[in-house]
Amino acid sequence: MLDKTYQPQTIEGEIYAAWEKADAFAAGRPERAGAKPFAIVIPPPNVTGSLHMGHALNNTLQDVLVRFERMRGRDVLWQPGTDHAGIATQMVVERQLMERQEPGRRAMGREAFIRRVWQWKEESGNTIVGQLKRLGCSCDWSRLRFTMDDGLSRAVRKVFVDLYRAGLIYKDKRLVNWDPELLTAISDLEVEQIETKGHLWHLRYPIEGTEFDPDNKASYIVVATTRPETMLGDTAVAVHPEDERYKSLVGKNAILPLVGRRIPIVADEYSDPEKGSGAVKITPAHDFNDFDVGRRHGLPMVNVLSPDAKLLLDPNPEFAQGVAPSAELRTTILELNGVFRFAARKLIVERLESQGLIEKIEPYVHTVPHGDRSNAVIEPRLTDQWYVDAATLAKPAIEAVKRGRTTFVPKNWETTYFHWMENIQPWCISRQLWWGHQIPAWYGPDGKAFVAEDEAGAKAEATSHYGKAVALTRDEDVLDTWFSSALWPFSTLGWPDKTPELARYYPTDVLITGFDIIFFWVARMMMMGLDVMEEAPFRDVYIHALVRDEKGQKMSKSKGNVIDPLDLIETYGADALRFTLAAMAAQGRDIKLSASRVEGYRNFATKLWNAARFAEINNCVPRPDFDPATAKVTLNRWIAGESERSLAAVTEALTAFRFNEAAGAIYHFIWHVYCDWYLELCKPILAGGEAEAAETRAMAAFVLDRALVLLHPFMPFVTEELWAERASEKGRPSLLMLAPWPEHRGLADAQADAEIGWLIRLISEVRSVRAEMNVPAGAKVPLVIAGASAETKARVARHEETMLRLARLDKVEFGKPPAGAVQIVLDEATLALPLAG
RNA sequence: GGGCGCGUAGCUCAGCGGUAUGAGCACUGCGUUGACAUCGCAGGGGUCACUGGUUCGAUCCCAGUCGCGCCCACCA
Repeated sequence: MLDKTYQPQTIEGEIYAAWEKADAFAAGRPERAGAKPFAIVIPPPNVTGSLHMGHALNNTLQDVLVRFERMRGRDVLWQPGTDHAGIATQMVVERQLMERQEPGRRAMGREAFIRRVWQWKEESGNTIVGQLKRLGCSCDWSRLRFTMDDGLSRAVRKVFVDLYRAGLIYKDKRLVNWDPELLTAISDLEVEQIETKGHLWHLRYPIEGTEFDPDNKASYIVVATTRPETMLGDTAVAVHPEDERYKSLVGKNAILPLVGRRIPIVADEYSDPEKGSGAVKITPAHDFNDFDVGRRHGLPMVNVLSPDAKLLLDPNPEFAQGVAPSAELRTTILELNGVFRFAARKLIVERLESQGLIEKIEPYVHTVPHGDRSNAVIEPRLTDQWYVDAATLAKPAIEAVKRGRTTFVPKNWETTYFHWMENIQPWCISRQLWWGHQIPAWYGPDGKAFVAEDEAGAKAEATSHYGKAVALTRDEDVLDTWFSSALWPFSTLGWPDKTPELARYYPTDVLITGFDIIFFWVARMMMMGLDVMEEAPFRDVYIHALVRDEKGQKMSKSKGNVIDPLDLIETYGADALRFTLAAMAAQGRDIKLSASRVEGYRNFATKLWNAARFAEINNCVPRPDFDPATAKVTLNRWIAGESERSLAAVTEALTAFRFNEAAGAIYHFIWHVYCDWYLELCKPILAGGEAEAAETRAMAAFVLDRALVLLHPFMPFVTEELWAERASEKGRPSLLMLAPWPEHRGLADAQADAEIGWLIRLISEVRSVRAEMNVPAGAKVPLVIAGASAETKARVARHEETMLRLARLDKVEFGKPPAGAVQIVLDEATLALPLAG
């Protein structure tokens, strides 16, 4: 006998254990001949992370799909794994060292530090796996992978070497986004532009050959800048070629204040006459635009910042370019040297001001680049880094989507994808970190790089290059964490080996992920998949929204508005949380989550539980020999048809990734069709003649089973529990998750629909009138039906008992409506309730 | 500067070219004769942001306005 209420906490763990014990999630289960494969790779969560609402949504949707397809007979592989998350993980461990007042990373040395990170990974790396299990995720855990596994690392090295040999990976000296806090280059995607209040300093640069006089405008040219400290690295001033104000100055030189260097005034269309003073200082080593201008004009690049953003000045500045450094200049240099950039800014401004070299200072709002991890202000810096030729790899990736080989759902994300892919910049993949895949490049004594999958390979190449064995040093940098995740769809399947899994499950069917990593991850998987496997890694890409709090704010620890999915699971059960997330996953909209909604769906689980309890009490057990198509009782024919409609609705919606519609359809069917009406209407039949009662018991059980199956992808625990409970007597397979999805049998019956529809409307109408007229519930009233057809009379005869009970009537009669009665028109008949006004 | 999305019940959201049978929560009334008080039944509550247009008909399609959010972009 089932308990009166459903207690998820007491059974979810056991059920999950039973699934694992039965090996129910393994690819190839259940064994069915000729099953079509269906594969999903999980977006690998950070090893050090713990389950947040975004994971809960993402993985619920995947599990719904995976369970659905498994029940539909597909051979499902849901490939799980975790990501090493280079910067994030390194920061976590570094912070931990600091908190424990242990020696820092550099004091520790590279090897010891990496050992430490691995240790941390072993200790807490599988927290998130346990949490995914708590959610009910049916991944094939026997295939769990980690981006720094031996196998995946081998894939990384091989792809790196192959792309290098194909000229698609190269080393280049360019400006990069430099994070002066983490002391590493980062990619464009890891930079956030943040609107900041600052100032615009208008600086006067004296013209060579004139005596600088603040009152003589001809003696200087004004340039505007938001970063005055970079002026030390200026190597030109640019004006627009058409700008009449400055035409006469082009070709002349300015003298760089404080430094004394002679810098040319050049004409370049980059300069915008509308902006600032119309003349712009050019600092090629510290600004992306200036870098281009510098290249066009062959300007020298003067780096004035050390990696940690301190000014770095040569006390014997060659860059003064022939101007002998005066004593004053030397003092200035010594004073500024090694000063942190923002302090230096202040010093430089003061110094310029004292010399009358500042025309004005305006308040100015502009966007300033910040590192997304460190939150430090990024400095463009000229360094040697490794790059992927993304523009070349992007071409087939664009084609694949244009030709419909891969489809985004919702479709409008394709616009975003195309826009980014068509304007893609070289991808900087080297990071000056320790935690990650070390770049497989070794350098000879003269700095020549030898790229190979291992040191022996590099040595062989070096030996043949130099004609003798030489000492090699390995590149110290590691790869961007997204490099290894870009290979995820095939590296997890065993590539570069030709494994059976790779042949069977690649390309995968669908990727489910959030829009925030379309560029970071989806685009890169497309590029790598097409290049390495020559086939796009997935057929569909389903993009879901972000989960926000109930006020629509992004959840963040600092705001304190984080809803922990594990808390909700603890309180309401995993099923309720899953159902909520699926029901709210409408396409193209953020999800504002509130606990009350979860509570509502917990109640839904209870409702279902009690329907099963009703079935149990009334002995409604599934009969293997029962064929619903042979049902004779109108009510039974009706509910069979209704169950077909919900089957079609759920199947169709899930096939089209409309999770909310699917959830809504099964919810409506179970609660508002099966429970509200069928179970109520079948009570008198169960108490009546044996033949009809037996058929009804069988039908009630048949439809309940169907409901459990349809609901299972959303609420796997409660459905499994009820299935097992009901199965115990009959020896059918007890694992609902391996049961087949129902087939459409064409059970709809128009006559039954009409009759039961009529009955439901009649009862509803009478109830409605009673409520409006404030008739006490205990009071029974008569119903008089006028103009009833023979059919109506027959229907009343068949359902009179039900009508009396559910509409609280004391009798039903035919005849003229009494004067003053409330009348309702239902089909051809008029219902009249003689109620005292 | 480009691009995307959103404004529907008190709140959080579905939905849709044909009178909004909308969902959860909240609210009101009635109800514990055994499936279910973690409940049932019924009810109140919506000029579907605004203005034009297309249409027999618009909340839905189109244009514009207002409000809100997000993404991309090197602007001094």
